[in-house]
Amino acid sequence: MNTVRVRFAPSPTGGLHIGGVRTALYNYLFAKKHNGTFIIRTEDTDQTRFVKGAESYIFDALKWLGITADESSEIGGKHAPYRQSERKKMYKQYAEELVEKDFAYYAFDTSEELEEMRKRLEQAKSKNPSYNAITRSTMRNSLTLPEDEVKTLLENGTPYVIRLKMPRKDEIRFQDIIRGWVNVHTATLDDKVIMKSDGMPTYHLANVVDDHLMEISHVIRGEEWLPSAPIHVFLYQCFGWEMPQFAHLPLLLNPDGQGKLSKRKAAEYGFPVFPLDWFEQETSNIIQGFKEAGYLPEAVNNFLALLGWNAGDHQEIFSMEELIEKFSLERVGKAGIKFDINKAKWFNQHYLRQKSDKTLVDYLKNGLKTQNLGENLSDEQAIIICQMMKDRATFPDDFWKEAIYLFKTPDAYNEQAMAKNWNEESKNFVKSYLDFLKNYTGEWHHEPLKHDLHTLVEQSGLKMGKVMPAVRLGLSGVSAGPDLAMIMQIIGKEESIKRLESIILV
RNA sequence: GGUCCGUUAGUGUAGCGGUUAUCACGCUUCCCUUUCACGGAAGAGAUCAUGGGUUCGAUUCCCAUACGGACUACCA
Repeated sequence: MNTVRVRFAPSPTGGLHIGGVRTALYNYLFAKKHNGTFIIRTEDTDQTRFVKGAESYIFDALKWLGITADESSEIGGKHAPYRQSERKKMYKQYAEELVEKDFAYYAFDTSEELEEMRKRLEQAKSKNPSYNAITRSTMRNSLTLPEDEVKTLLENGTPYVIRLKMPRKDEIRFQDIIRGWVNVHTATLDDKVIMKSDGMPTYHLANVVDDHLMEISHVIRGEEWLPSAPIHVFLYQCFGWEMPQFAHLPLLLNPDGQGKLSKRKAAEYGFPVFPLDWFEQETSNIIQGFKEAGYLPEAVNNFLALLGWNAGDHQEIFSMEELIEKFSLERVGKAGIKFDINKAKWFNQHYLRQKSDKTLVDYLKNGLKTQNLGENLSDEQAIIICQMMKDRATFPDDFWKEAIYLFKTPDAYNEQAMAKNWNEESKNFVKSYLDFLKNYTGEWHHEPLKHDLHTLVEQSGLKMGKVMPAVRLGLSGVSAGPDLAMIMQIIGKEESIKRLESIILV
């Protein structure tokens, strides 16, 4: 009874949302912390919303983050299958069991009839216009129809659903690990469909049956499920099954706090919501993922873990191992969390700086390849560049993006910087420096270059701040960047001279 | 509308009856640099949503109000 078994239960209806990733992460951390089992169960009972590729996308995304399942449709397990569509046959008997126990009933109402009922109730200004303990007596179901008519209807293959017979006056109480006791009156609940006319169970039934069959000990899911949790509790009671413990996670909200984190708002604020690139069939658009945007998996995990949870001290940097060690549901907050991508960037920068030179060099080289630049960049050279750029990079691409002038001659000069720093005085200095460089015979290395440049400036009687920006502009086209002598060392003598010759012509 | 859940600086948070209300991101200033970044130092920023209680004493406990969010399908 002490074994922890948790599940992440996504439905493959599109790209996995980052909020879903966090739910998966929390489940994973909780399982690992307690030496338990982490299960991924595919909830694909809605055949109309099935999206091709979505399931494998979910697995790929979670694998990228190191959130791997112990049991899933991909790797199997002792409770296979883990795809609800493949468990279809199992649910019916449970629904029938409920009908037999008088906890559920057959309903034959057509969608038109349901629509009519809804209208009628709305006109009557009903407080709770739903199919419930009161209204079911006016509908066509096995509770109102004569027994033989129900039998005939069933035998004739008339489409029907099975609805849960929610008691009229009762109270459902359960304890949520995060929220404490939650009470709901059954009068406010409706007779939920548990078996659809296509023979598939709805989420409510499938979820409870599978959680029971798969011996799930803790149900950790988003707060959007809190309102339906009483239905699930009721279902457990009807079956006479032991209930798992519940933990409803606070939701990830848009940066402006308006609603739960949405694809639309994320695009508006300029950050991803999907872990990996997602190809959206309806629009034929590729929506950029965290990975492709340059986020490191350890940064995403760390960032996500802290969205609603903290260790109680002020530690912010956690490896996956530390998260597993420290995580607890009791320390998950209750309030919704506004998504702040700035913090994610900070984590990214932190983890980027921990990378080995080799990894950094790979980032640089791969990035340059996409730009058809730096074909003959040596590893030696690449390491120097990476170390130089390391402290000013947030994303792997910054290694080449922020130092693009090291790989190609600038085709323009930053206008503002030119206006501020380019004048007769600085131009004359660049000219004299050019003469110096042309006659330079020393080692083309940043140390002597820097030394000589400094003495030259001193001899000229000019201020560093007056002339250096001009040299920098000539060399890089921009006014900010790493040490000038380093830039010259990397681009070489010939190119340095060429660039300075160009700017003089401006 | 109904039901449920929430509310500490711009954001994420600590706090678990007595604190100058913690830390981090972001922001500002200064130092370091030829510049940017890094690093270092300092700083601004919170009537702890509001109003009532309980208490010698409430950010902490209770109630109400306001505001926000979720749900309200034969979707999950």
